[in-house]
Amino acid sequence: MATKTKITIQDIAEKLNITASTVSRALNNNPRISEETRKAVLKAAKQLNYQPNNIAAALRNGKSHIIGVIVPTADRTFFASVVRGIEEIANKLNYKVIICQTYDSYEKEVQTIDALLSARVDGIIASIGKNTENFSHYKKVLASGLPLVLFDRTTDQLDVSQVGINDYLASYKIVEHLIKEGCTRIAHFTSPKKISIFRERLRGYTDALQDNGIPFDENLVISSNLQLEGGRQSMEKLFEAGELPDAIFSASDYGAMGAMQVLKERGVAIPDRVALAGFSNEPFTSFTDPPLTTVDQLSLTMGNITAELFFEQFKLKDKKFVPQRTVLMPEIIIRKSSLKKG
Amino acid sequence: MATKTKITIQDIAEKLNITASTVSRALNNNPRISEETRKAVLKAAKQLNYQPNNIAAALRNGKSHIIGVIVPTADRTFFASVVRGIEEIANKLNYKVIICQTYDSYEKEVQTIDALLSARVDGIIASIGKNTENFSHYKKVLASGLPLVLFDRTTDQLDVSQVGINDYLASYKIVEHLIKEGCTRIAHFTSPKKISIFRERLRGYTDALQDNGIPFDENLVISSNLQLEGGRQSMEKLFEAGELPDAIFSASDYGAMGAMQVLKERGVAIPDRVALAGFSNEPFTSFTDPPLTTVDQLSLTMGNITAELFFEQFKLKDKKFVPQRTVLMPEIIIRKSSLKKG
DNA sequence: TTTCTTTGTGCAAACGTTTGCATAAAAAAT
DNA sequence: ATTTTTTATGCAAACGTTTGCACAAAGAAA
Repeated sequence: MATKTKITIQDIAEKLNITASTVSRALNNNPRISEETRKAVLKAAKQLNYQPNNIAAALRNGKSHIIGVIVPTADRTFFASVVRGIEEIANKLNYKVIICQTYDSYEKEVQTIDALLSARVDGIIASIGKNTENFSHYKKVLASGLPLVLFDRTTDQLDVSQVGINDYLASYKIVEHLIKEGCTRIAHFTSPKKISIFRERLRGYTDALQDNGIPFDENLVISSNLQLEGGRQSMEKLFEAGELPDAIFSASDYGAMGAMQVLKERGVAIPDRVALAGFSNEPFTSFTDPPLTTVDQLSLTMGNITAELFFEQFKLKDKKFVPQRTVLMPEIIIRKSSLKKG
Repeated sequence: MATKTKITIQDIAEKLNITASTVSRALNNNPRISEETRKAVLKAAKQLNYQPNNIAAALRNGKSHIIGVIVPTADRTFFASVVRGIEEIANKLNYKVIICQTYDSYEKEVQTIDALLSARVDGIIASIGKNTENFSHYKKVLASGLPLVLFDRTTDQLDVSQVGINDYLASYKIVEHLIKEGCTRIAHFTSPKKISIFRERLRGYTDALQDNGIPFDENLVISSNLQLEGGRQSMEKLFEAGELPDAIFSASDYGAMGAMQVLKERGVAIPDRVALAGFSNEPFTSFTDPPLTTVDQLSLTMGNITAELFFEQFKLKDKKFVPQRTVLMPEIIIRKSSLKKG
């Protein structure tokens, strides 16, 4: 029962008194093989418990049938969900996915790309780390001719296909909604990082204010890491600064959650005294009290589209493709945390 | 600048008028190579923009330096976190990780294992799918001599190392806590699946009742898929059944959340009328209102330990190792949802 | 000086596939 | 019956490493 030694197509060939070439062709459904032989090969393969060696095939073909996916962290719902979306498509096309986490470390990102190139993945799908400002490692990927597609955390500095959501518009709509609810002093939690998504959200915020005749107050824009703790600190800063705003729009749900905690601890009514909105539709947002208004980023869809874009480009092999930018329109999810008017 | 054609160690060798063997040895820090040559090789490699081909090395060595990780789903915090724990250790040892999701489908699990075997991973770490009751695909892994370690969703039917938490004791402690809070009619949400974790949690529940002189009432044990919807349905069933219990202990946080929603919708006070406890310490549990009592599964630690166990076994190569079962003692996290006595 | 070690490198085979080219046998066309 | 086409298979090289064995050169020991 226990496989003595690894079975190869040679073993199958010997057993049937044919050659490895024939076995290979039979297994790969090459039409030049007679039905009879094919059947025999399949049968022998099963009997001998043959397990194909993709490594050997990959070496010969120059294709590993593996694609590398780089994310800052896989234990954040958004990324996990995008990854799932990517995997769905990839698996359908018989590709496997190596998932690598950078933990937002630039060095790890560089190393990861190197490792993936050495692993001879057939292409890379990535979301750029927060701290990445130099893109030469990504250029290396392009130089080696591998397809590269970015999602969510994208950049203008690379001429590649990318998929993102319209952060600007989502942000604009959230702020507009807050204004319609009667808010006039709206604070914004943002990140100091040079990622376009945060810049875009900030832009949507300022534009919405401006278009509605509300003066921009830079004291209401607070930078932090946008994690729970960052949100708490930002909120504390607002308390220290004196008069509270009547709404807070955080560029991340965790930031909003931090604010919610501090507000509750200090007995400030949400949304009556301060309305609250986040960004990302993390699963917990529907479970908070009050439930948190936020933006759904269509993560699964984003994964699907990213993968589709990737494989499209993949088919074209050579440089004949033009990088494509897909922008999804995210969905505003309005919940109690921002509904001042009942 | 653009890499004309793939650079190999042959190219480096030619450039330096030495052979590929020497280059290979130099790159692998083989002590039989002179410092001089090594330096020259390293320099030339950098100059030529050499990228090692792990596939070729893997073929030759019979080691891919990749391990397969199988989880039901990667977008559940618990699994994502375990995976991260695994990756931390693996990366440190220069291994990459292929993450595969089975979506709790038995067929997908079988296919995945086959794919990983073909990909010639150096070993597999897995958490068994909910619907898996036949383990021959895992036996295939063992037969092929690859190290296999299971975590969380384990089974007695395989003689392999496994890491889990003491579900029994955690469950026992939660129920004990509820009893101390004065609860006497405690319902339990469980799963019909044959996974040991749910059986263990049920056992902890019944034992705790018994040890405290509370009669077991089978009508208070409700089976569902333990997702949010399952929790809601189970709760509805309790309502239909007549008198409400004074506490509910769900074997999953989502199930507890479903119950919480229905209870709130029906205006039942938590915890005053019905106390509530879940299992897993999903991130949202600290954000609910009231915050949910639950069990922390030490997911990151579990990932670390699982990986360590794996590599330990890995080092031993042959069959000389004895499967090891590690049981972590999870932490009970008591929050407001179960505190009847203020 | 001769013999024995040590050091650094080369040779060639191997890992398990895939595939272009060649070819024998069978079938079809003449 | 001969030529042409089709069909099914074999041969051998290639993918890019690694490594056991051999061996020349240099140094140490005799």
